[in-house]
Amino acid sequence: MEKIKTRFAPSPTGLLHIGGARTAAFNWALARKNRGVFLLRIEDTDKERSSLAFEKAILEDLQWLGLDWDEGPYRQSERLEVYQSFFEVLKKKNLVYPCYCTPQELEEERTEALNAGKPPRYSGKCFFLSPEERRRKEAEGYRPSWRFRIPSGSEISFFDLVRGKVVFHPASLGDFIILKSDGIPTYNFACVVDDALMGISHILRGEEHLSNTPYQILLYRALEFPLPVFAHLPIILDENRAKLSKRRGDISLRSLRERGILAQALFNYLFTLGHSFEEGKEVLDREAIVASFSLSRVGKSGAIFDEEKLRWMNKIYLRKTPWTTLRGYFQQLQGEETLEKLVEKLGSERFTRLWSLACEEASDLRELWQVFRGFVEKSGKVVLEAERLEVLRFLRKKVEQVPCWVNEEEVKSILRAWQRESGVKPAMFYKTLRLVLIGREEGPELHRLLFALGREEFLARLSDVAKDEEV
RNA sequence: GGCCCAAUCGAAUAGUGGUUAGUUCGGCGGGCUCUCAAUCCGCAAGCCGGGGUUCAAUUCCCCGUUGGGCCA
Repeated sequence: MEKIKTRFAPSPTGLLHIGGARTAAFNWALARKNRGVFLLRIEDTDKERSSLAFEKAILEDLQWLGLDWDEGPYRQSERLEVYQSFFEVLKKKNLVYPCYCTPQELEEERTEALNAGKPPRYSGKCFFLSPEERRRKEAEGYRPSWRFRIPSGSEISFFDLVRGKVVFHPASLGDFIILKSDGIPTYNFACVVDDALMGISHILRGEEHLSNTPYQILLYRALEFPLPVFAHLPIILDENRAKLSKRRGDISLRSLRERGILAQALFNYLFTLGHSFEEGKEVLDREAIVASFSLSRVGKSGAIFDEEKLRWMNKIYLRKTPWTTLRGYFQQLQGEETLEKLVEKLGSERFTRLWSLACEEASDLRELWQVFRGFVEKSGKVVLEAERLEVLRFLRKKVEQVPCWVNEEEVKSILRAWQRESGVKPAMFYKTLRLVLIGREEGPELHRLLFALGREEFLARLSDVAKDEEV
């Protein structure tokens, strides 16, 4: 089989979101699975809306997700002369013509057509301009845009690897602009030239590009480029079934990451949108995902991004990510300093025990941090009513008698013995203890918490609260 | 408006010309627990509608409906 080459070609007009990331991930996976090449291209011909800051952010987000590219990033803005030269080819072949219509005129035509109940397609009127008329327009100072003339003729069809055969009729297509009046190529033109020149074999992209494909195929033919394989991925919608918008910050990778989602979890989750693995398997590591990825397992219908499910998956990954790796994430999230100080203060053994307790409770990095701090820091003033004060007094007396403990099991039996001896109901007894320790009634199992904290810390917290309560 | 695409529990999906239509998230109910979480067990919940084709349609075909995309 020919070498597979895929690409991701974002335009830097906003932050990378779930949809773009999914497209990138699928392209990446297809390349990796087939030992092919994954290429990155920045489609920044729209000077108004593109920015270097977005470009940088997108590259960072891709790296964060672990989507490494083998080639690029190329920038379309740096390849304008390439497009120009292929434009000359089309011009020589007489396949394009100048269009002097102003945006206003086009807009009028458009609304007119719409009002008349007709499709708002370009009429092609500039095609019929005589050489004199063109000269006059030029003399008047009009800079033309250039349109590709749709050839009349047979249907344009292609075999989409996801959708099967897709057919368009030339009559339903309008002459489309390939070069704007400022000499900048349009999306369809630049995209075709680049994909062909860069040797892209498989074009995986969102289904919103399906309708662009016939125009592009026309260009492939006109320029005598070999046709790549197309595969249009089902669209991803938000919870209201609306198209994901770059204006929505909360579905950007940036935001997900800031909210404590792990790259591994998101990466995995992306492959459950529009793609499925063997029955019952959803949580797979990177290697397994690459190995099992297949275009034949890509679905056709749109999918809704379900953050709840992402968070569920994130929790799974949080639990299996070793602490040393998590430490790295925290460095990025809020600077390592605080964390290092805590390790020092607690000692690494105690730190690790408490940390893993927190890991079991949290479903994202942010929560993990909160929960962990809750374990470590002195909680605010706890108010205890009479019955709880009794428990507190009892505990203080008892713990004096226990010199040390060596494991969770031992703590468990000590606790049980105390509870029985105290005569206080289990719920009251244990919840009071937890209140004293971490300032809340629910949380990890007490014997684990107590063991992780250590006897000394237990004593310290008891007396802290006792002092507050003036017991 | 034209063209194109899609349609299975609330969500993601599997699957099939004859199945008790499977799985995961979520929901609900229970077990375990002092509690939350985790975990285990169980329950509810779905083939968009109408016509064909066929002995038989959720599955194939057509139409409609709905959603989406492009024409910007």
